[in-house]
This record gives sequence, C-alpha cells and structure tokens, in this order.
Amino acid sequence: MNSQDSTTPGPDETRRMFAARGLKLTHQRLEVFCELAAAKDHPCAETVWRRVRERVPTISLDTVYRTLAVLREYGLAARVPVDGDMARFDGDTAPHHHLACECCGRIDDLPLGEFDPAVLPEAVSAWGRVRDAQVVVRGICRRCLESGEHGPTRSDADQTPS
Amino acid sequence: MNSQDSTTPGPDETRRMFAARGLKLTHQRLEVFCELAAAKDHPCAETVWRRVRERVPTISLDTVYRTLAVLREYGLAARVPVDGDMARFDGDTAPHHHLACECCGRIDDLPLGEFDPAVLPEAVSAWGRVRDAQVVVRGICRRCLESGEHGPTRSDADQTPS
DNA sequence: TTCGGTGCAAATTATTTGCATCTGG
DNA sequence: CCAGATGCAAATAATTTGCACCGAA
Repeated sequence: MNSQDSTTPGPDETRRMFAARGLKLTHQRLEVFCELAAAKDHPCAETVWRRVRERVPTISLDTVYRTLAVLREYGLAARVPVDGDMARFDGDTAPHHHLACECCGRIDDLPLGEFDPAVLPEAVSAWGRVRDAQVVVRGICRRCLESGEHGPTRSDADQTPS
Repeated sequence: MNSQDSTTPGPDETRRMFAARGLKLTHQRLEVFCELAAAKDHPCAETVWRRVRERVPTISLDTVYRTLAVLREYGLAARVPVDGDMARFDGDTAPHHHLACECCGRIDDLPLGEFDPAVLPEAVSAWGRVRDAQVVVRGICRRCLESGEHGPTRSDADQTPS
C-alpha cells in the first residue's frame, strides 16, 4: 500500500481515489481529505473545518460534516472508537490502535505488534462480520500528568486550545 | 437471568458501596445502579431511564444522567469506548472487551483471553498513565446480517425498538 | 436540621437537514 | 447541461444546568 506517513496523498493521488469511486472531487473535498490525511491528531469535525478554512475561507462547517460522512462511507476515513462529546476522525484507514487521554482529549496512534486482530476467537465470527478490531487505551497523558491538570476533567479540544 | 456471574449487587451490597465512598444513597440512585449492574446490553442513559421508570415512575431523565456521571466518577460504572450518537454505559468495571454492531448499535461483551492489557509496550507507560485498555471490535452482528438490514445504517437504540 | 439530590424546564452543544444556488464531469 | 455539492440558516438530538423543593444522614 502507501508508505507510512510520508505519502500523504497529493492532489493527483486524491483525484484518482475519488474517481475510482465515482465521487465528484470538489475543491472543498480535496482540502478536507488532504487535511485529514495529513493530520496525526485525529481531529474532530470543527478542527478540520478550522484548519481547512485557512486555505478555503468560504467552506462551511456542514460541508465538512457532509464530506467526512462521505469519506467514511467510501472507506477513505474512519471514526475513532472513543467516548466523548464529539466525533474524532482518522484519515488512516489501515488497522492500528489508539491511546486516548481522558483529560485533554488528545488521541495518539499506538504501535502495537503484540495484538493481531486476525487472531480473534471463533466466538467472534459466530457473532457476525468483523469490520475492524483495535485496542483502545484510555488514560492520562504525560503532559496532563505533569501539568497537574488531570482529574475527571473531560476537556474538549483535540488541538491547541489557543 | 440476572446473576450469571453471581455479582449483581443487591440493595445491601449497594448501600455498603455507596457508604464506603461517602455517597448519599437515594431511592433513585439505588435503582439506577442496580439496573445498570444487572444490564448486559450496555444501555444508553435514556434506556436506563425507561427501565428504571417502571419501578420509579417519577424519576427524571436528568437525574439518570447525573447519577450515571456520579457512578462513573466514583468508579462504579464506565462508558464504553464506541463512536455513536449517544453514550453507552457499563456497570461492569472489571477489564473486559467489546463487540459493537455498526448497524443496530448492540454492544456485547467479548471474552478474549489472548489479549492481556498488562502486556502493553513500554511506549505506553512513556505516554502516560493507563486507566484501562480494551479491544473494541466493530462489525455487523449476525442478526443484522440475516435480516439483510446491514449497511451504513448507523441505527439508534440499544434495546428493543418497540 | 442540613446539605446534597431531585424534578422541571430552559439552555448548550454537536450534528443534521431543507432549500436555492453553484459547479465538476 | 445536470446530478450532485455547497452555503446559509433553521431544525434535531443528546446532554447539561439554574433553581426551588424534598429527603437521607
């Protein structure tokens, strides 16, 4: 497949991926898609919007929501399985795991070779069809621990709160 | 079929657990707590409310929300890490895993001996303090597969839709 | 008796949707 | 040219909160 993180799909690659699925590629969609693909912090819809707006000042938040829904529907994006007030998105659809801070809301990728989703007990195939299996670790990140800001603080943003 | 694993805390046990944490035990709290402890379907707040209301007709939905928040704060309940429109709760705070159907929203416990959360790479302890680590499997349950009702249907309820 | 819990209703917040307009293919 | 995408604003849906009253300790 594509390389680790160096290959953030460029405009050409993106155009091809959209065409392959019969999706219309608009300026907004291109920017949302590339922004999400480049992001490593699993942003929420509003954060994607805030970032894309710097390049496309006229894009509306609901277009971002609609685009994210479409990307998800066509397997070009995924929602991270975390419990929180807002949905978090991931441009990396390859199977991997996550670390989520319950204090500041940051979500990081978790390199974990130990766990192989393919090795699920047969009870699972009896349950139904698996789309994805991942390990979700919840805790308090070092930054929050050091700033003494931990606690049931269930904060908010996923980006710099500036 | 409430006591499969013996420990659905009764009123006495509950009274003790609350007292141990300096929590006032009201009629409503007792019912919410026992209802959640007995549930095996990881209900959302409204479902807990609907069920408890059969025994306490006057309980309000926001009391259920507040109670669930308190239980969570004191480690007597947990939120299931799934992405969805509503929060799902679990009265079982012992480490275990989950299976979530993306079609009907049902969530089941996943018996999985293979994966031991204790065996996390050192990279995790460098990241911060872990509160819990679990495997989350997302897919389509057998019932949905057979009823042909699968698809990006991201349904709703966690209980009988009646 | 007292402080915290509860119910009601209004407020917030995230996300969705109707509609007229615009645009990629 | 035209089906589908966008922007705006209003509509939903889930969850929270202010406030006066009530009940457990």
